[in-house]
Amino acid sequence: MENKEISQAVIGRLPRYFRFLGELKDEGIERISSQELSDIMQVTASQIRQDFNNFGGFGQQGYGYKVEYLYEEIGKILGLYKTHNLIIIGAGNLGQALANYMNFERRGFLFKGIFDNNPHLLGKKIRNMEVKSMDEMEIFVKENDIDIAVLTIPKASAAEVAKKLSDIGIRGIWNFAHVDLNVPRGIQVENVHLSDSLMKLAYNINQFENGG
Amino acid sequence: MENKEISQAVIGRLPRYFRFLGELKDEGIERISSQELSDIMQVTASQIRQDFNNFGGFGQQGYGYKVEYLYEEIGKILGLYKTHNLIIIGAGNLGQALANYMNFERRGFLFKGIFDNNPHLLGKKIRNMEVKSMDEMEIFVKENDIDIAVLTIPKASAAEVAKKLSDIGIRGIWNFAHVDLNVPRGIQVENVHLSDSLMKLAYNINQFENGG
DNA sequence: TAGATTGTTAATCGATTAACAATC
DNA sequence: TAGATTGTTAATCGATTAACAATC
Repeated sequence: MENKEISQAVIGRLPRYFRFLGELKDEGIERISSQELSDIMQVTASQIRQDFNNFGGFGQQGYGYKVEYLYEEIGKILGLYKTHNLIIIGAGNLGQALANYMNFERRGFLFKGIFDNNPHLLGKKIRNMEVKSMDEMEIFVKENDIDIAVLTIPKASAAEVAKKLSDIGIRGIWNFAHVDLNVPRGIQVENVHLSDSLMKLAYNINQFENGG
Repeated sequence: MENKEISQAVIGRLPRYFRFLGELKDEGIERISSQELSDIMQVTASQIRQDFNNFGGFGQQGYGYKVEYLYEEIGKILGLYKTHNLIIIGAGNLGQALANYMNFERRGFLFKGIFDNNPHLLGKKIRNMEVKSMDEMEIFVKENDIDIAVLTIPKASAAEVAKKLSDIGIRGIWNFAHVDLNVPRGIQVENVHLSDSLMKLAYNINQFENGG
């Protein structure tokens, strides 16, 4: 069942399920039907059942789903019970913010280091971690078993850094640089293109105002 | 032609077209065919032509598209030649980073103010702008013709703040808080759920490693 | 004019929703 | 057992791709 390819549309919905189920769990709710979840989440009950069934049966006919069980299963599917060691590349505003922000830690994403080439930043402490030179990256990645790199560098250098990261065996890149990265198959890239997101918002505002 | 509803799938691709066309323009390339663009962007030529034709004909048969013209038309569609006044709500790590980051300015998104309720932050200068109390928000929004609010506050207070923003006439919310906001129809919400994005990355890494 | 390439219609594919039999 | 609700198949819808006539 792990082996049929799950569409990215489904994967994209899993974190949201996970979030709502976590909240239900915290409220002490033990069971929920697809219809009740549908009402809360504003998606069809049918879609909920289809989505869950991509991974095998999590529910019980005539009863519904056990919230805590479902929550944990989705967490497992998302790989949240494994730890991922990550480094941040680019210690500018965004890189620093993400380093400090990190309540990703409790989801198993461990902040291990931050790198930059700007000499003014070298040695600066960010969340008890000194900014290191990018020359040290290769050895650091290998010695610390880093599997995720967060790219918060300007687009000009992103391709080159991504290439280097691929070569030294990183598994995933969380890319905030505003370029499409070309990496070998097997290295996962997740893009966060903030300005694209803001443009979409602008479009929808204008569209609504001009009689959309 | 402005009036048929364009799907969000299409809208979501516009910023990427805009980016590639901007690069082509900077390289001095004057014309391009859908096939050439297809090769560069890794989407089908058919999709490119369909997408553009949602907005009327930008090309010329037998010739292709004029890069600069197309670039500007897409910019217009996205509303990038109007200015949008924005405020940031929440002067934590992320809020400060976005305030400083702002090379959104050149796309017409003007940073006008930053708000927080944390007394330690009040009055602190961020990019030459003093952090203001959220009590001042209502008057500020009205006096400064603010149409976009960037929410970088904890999820606990996000719903309440979103409600207040709706009431005082904001047009769009760029939401970094990890909740689904319920706002009246007519107020646009664009979500950036960073932890969801990171979870997707984790899924794809694990999936690949476990023989996906 | 001939060649190229768009704009647009038709075909296909995939994702969502509806329906219902299986079963707790 | 009867009622409820899943798991799953079938129907629908929408988005993508292919094909080609229009036309520069």
